[in-house]
Order: sequence, then structure tokens, then C-alpha cells
Amino acid sequence: MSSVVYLYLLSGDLMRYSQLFIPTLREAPADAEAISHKLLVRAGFVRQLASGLYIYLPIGWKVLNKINTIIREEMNAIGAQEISMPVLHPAEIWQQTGRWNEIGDEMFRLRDRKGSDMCLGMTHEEIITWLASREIRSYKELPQIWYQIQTKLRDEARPKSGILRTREFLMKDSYSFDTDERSLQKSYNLHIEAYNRIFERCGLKFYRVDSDPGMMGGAIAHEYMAPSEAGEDDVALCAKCGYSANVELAESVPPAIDSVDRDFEEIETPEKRTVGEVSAFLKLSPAHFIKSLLVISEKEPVLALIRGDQKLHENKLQKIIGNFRHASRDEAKEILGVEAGFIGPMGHNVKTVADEVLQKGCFISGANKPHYHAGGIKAGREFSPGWADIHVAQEGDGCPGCGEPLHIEKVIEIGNTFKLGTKYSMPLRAFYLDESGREKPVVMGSYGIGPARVAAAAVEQSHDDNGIIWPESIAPFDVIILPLNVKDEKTRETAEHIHNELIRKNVDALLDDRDERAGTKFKDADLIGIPLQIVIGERNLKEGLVEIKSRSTGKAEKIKIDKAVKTACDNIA
RNA sequence: CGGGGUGUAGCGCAGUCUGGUUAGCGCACCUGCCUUGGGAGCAGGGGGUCGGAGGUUCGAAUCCUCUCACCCCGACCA
Repeated sequence: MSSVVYLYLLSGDLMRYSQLFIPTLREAPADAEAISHKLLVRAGFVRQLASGLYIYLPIGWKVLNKINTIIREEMNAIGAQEISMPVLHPAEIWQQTGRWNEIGDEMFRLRDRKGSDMCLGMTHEEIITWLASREIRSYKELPQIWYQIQTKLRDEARPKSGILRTREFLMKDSYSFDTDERSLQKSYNLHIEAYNRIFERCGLKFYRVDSDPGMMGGAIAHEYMAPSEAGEDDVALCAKCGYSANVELAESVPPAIDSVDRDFEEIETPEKRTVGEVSAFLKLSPAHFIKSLLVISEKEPVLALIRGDQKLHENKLQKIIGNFRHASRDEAKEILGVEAGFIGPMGHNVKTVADEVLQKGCFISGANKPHYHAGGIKAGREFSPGWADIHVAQEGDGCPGCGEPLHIEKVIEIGNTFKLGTKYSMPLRAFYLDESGREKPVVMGSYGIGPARVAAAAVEQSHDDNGIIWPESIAPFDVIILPLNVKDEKTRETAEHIHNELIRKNVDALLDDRDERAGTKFKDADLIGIPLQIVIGERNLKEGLVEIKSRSTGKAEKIKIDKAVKTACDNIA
């Protein structure tokens, strides 16, 4: 029996619906968009305090704690040790790693009464590394994995989708400390094992994908992604070889076009500027065109070329030419001497970066004169750019590993893992002495899980028109007992009896003892999403029967009263 | 930060364009009766600074100005 369940068994009242605070609503708030947002509010799990700030009501908090219990069990199982660090941080440590200045408005900052700069923790690399720097002396003390489940605060530019993107949220964050890269790989692998088990136990469908380490530093990073329409990220997946990556960095080979080599020729295209307009006008698919986009980097203007059916991947381009912005219409005309809409790759004196897919084939693009496009444009003949992958991977593009078509899926990020290396141990001087007495920086990793996102993803992935269908492992209760008419003595007695027996067997069972009509009880039970319902009605009772119904399958079974407890227990596993 | 939208009872909404009784409806809530296998019915009842401030007017939920909050799209996101 988990500690969470045990706490709730302490008071029988908390197993009675009439004593519990579960404010369900017939209608979802009008401003809720995501399914998980609507259902969690309607079913009485959460309430919004302000933008990006949520109150967890009793059953919401209980679900979160069930998730946290699973996380703790699996983290402890890999030898991680739970600690708790402050949410309020002195600026100094963040200044030492440089992130005080690197991070902008997203960090909540404040001053204490003495005027010292402080901030609210967005994450705890700085703090834990400070701790390690003071306490870790020798290779004999390594490796270590420390974790906490702690509130994080981020002044998000746009909180959204209920509890999916909030300004204050709970996060399980763990940090590994190792002597070298090889040892770090072991800690990293341990986390992979733990994460796989955690998300499996939480009943989620999920992928582990390559991700962009971003400002976190370090070279290797992965994200755990739960497929959902409410997600904010896209991942590229290959069913054949298993390639999986966030679209932020996914590579792909766009399908080849069959183009016939032709000589260069100009074509009049009056008032046709965009690829869409020109391709419709010439009755050719957008893949036969080159999109020529002028951007301005910090150093110089750059002409970026991509195929007409592809999108420019700004992050990929940014890694090549540094920060840039799109040129204005006037700038384009001034620099290239032609109005936007009729720009072609030929004959310009500016740095040009083209997507690799343009290396083969014969294309159409702007003719560099108003109201004209040009056909027969071949790489190496009409233009000679620098080559790079600068397109966004799209559905059906070839897998970079095996060539099979990629599938793009919308996902919620529920966890991430980063190899940090010495990014934090160096500036904060977290050093240890190795076997030969040499001082070396600790090699670190950092690993996050968002319990609220796990809950939201579970709702997104498992619901129907009637409400939530919780995975058993994280449901607010295992069983709900529905005495349909509590004024009927036999009904009430049977329900109480079954309830007591289930509780005695450590089943987390809720008794709906409210004097409500049957319909109301069914609707609430379905909405809240408790996996198993035991329905006690006068009709069946006369034959000595009660009904056990599965929330997920909707299948109901009539069984003898004295078999109800056993059957329920068997169903809970 | 750019674009769009919404603020009227706990929730969902009408009324605003075209200013004029005591600001309405459904659900929820309270009391009574009745009812008990899918959010019943009847009767009675409570609940509103119409987001806020200022202005125009004899008179403002309604018109004007400012402001705040929230949602959606985009940018951003260790």
C-alpha cells in the first residue's frame, strides 16, 4: 500500500463523497480550449487563480501525489536521494554562471529588505551545484544523484492550456554528479530506465526523442513526449529504424521531384508573387519552385533558398549564420535590386545558403525582374550557394537514417534529460580530487519531469464524451461505489458493507453517499473518471446482485453481493 | 512583445449596435412536496458595485476616454 493511500485511509470521511470537496460543473468554462483543461476544471480537480496559476483541489492534489509517489519510487530505485532546495535564490550564484544576465523576463526577480537581488527558481542547477561545490571533495564520494519535487516559477510569456503551461508548477528535478563522461553515461542511462518505468506506470503513451539542449548547455539532450493534440511540440518519428527527434532539430530528406532538365528561360508571371500564386498560375506543384528569402544577420544580408513545398527552419539557419531577422520589402529591393516576390537565386552578390534538397533537379524561381519568373534553374549552373539542411521536417519526408517516410506528431513534453558536462561545475567550482590527487570538475547531468503535465497528458490521451478515464495507477480513487437510492435501507447497508470491506483490503474506494438521483451519480462518476464503478440498485438487490462496471470499456457485469469485493479487487490488480 | 477576442450571479449566456420601468434566462444553490438505473418534476426563495476609473447626458450595462483582467494565434520558452 502506498503512503498516499494510507493517509487517506486514516479518515473514513474522506472516502465519502458527501464529505469530500469535488465541485463538478455541468459546463466547462468558456475560455478553456484544451480537453484536459476543460475536464480537469469540470470534474473538480483544479481551479484557476490567475493566468498560469492553478489551485489543486483535493482530488487533483491526490492525483498529483499519486504521480509523485511513482516518481519517488522509481527515482529511489536507481539510488537517487531526495532533498529539498529553496525556491528563493540569491542572485549571486546565478550571476556566477552568467544566467542572471542570459535569462530575460522569464525569471521572476525581487529584492529583499536589505536591497539584495534575489530571484525565484526556474530550475535548480545553480543551487545544487553550489551545494556540490561545498560538499563534494573526493572521487570516492561520486557518483551521486540528488533530486527534489519542488515548485518552479517562470514568468511565461504566454501561459496556456490549463495546467500544461503555467507560471508556477511542480517539477521533479534530479541532478547527477560523476567523475567523467563515461560515468555520466551510466547516470544518464539510469535515468532513462527510471523515466521509462515512471511513464509506463503512469499509463502514458510516450516517446523519447532527441532534443535541442538550448540554453541548458551540454551536447546531448532528450525529451520524453506524450502524443496529444494539445501539445506544443512536434516530433519526427520513423517507424522503421526508430529515429525520433524534436522537429526543432529533426533532419529529413524531402521526397525527390521528377524534373526534366531544361534550359534557363524567363516566364511572364504578372502579379504572381508567392509560391502558391505562381504554382497555381503555371499549374506545377510547389516542389518545383525555389523560395528565395532574404534575411539580415548581424554581419550581413543572407539569401536563404528552400524548396517551394518546404518551410525555412529558422533555428537551423541561425546555427549557421547567427541571429538574423527577415528583410523588409524595401531592404530586399535595395540589396537585391528586385522586389520581393520575384527574387531568384541567380547573380546576386550576397552570401547564399541553400537547402541540400536543391542540389539535384531543375527549378523555377523569381527571375530577378518584376512580374517574371524563370525556369530551368540548376544548382552549379545558375547558382552556387553554401549547402545545408535548413528546412523543417514535414510529414512524409524521408528519414535521415533509413529513408522511410517520417511521421510528424504533436506532443506534450513531460520530461527531459540533459548531459550538462562541466557547464555549471566549472563556474561554481564544483571540483573533486581524483585518484592521483588532481583537481577536476564534476561532470553533471540534469533531468526533469512535470507531474502536472503527466496528469494533463493522461487526460488528453484517455477520455471520452462523458469525462476522464484515469489510468488505474494515478486515478484519484480505485473504485467508486454508487448506491442509487440512499433512502433504501438495503441499498445503504450493502453499499456500506462493500465499502468497509474494500477499505479493509486497502482499496482506495469512494462511497457516493449523497442523496442524489441515479443519473447525477453516474454522470459525476464518469466525469471524475474513477476506473471501476460498483452500482447498487434496488432492482438487482432483490436478486442478491450488484453491478460492476469498467469506466474504460463500459462493460458491466452483474455479480452476487458477496463476490463484489473480490471481483473488484481482482479488477484492480 | 505583435495580432485577434471576451469581461453582465458560482457556471453557461441574452441584453450593448439604436441610452429610458425594479437588469433577464438556463443550470447550480436554499426550503417544502414528490421522485430514485443516466445530470427528473411542481411550488416558493436567496444571490449582481453589469471588470475598474473618469467623462457625456435629465438619465449609462448600453455612448466616449483611459485602465485592468482573462482567453486564442504568433514570437519567446535552461
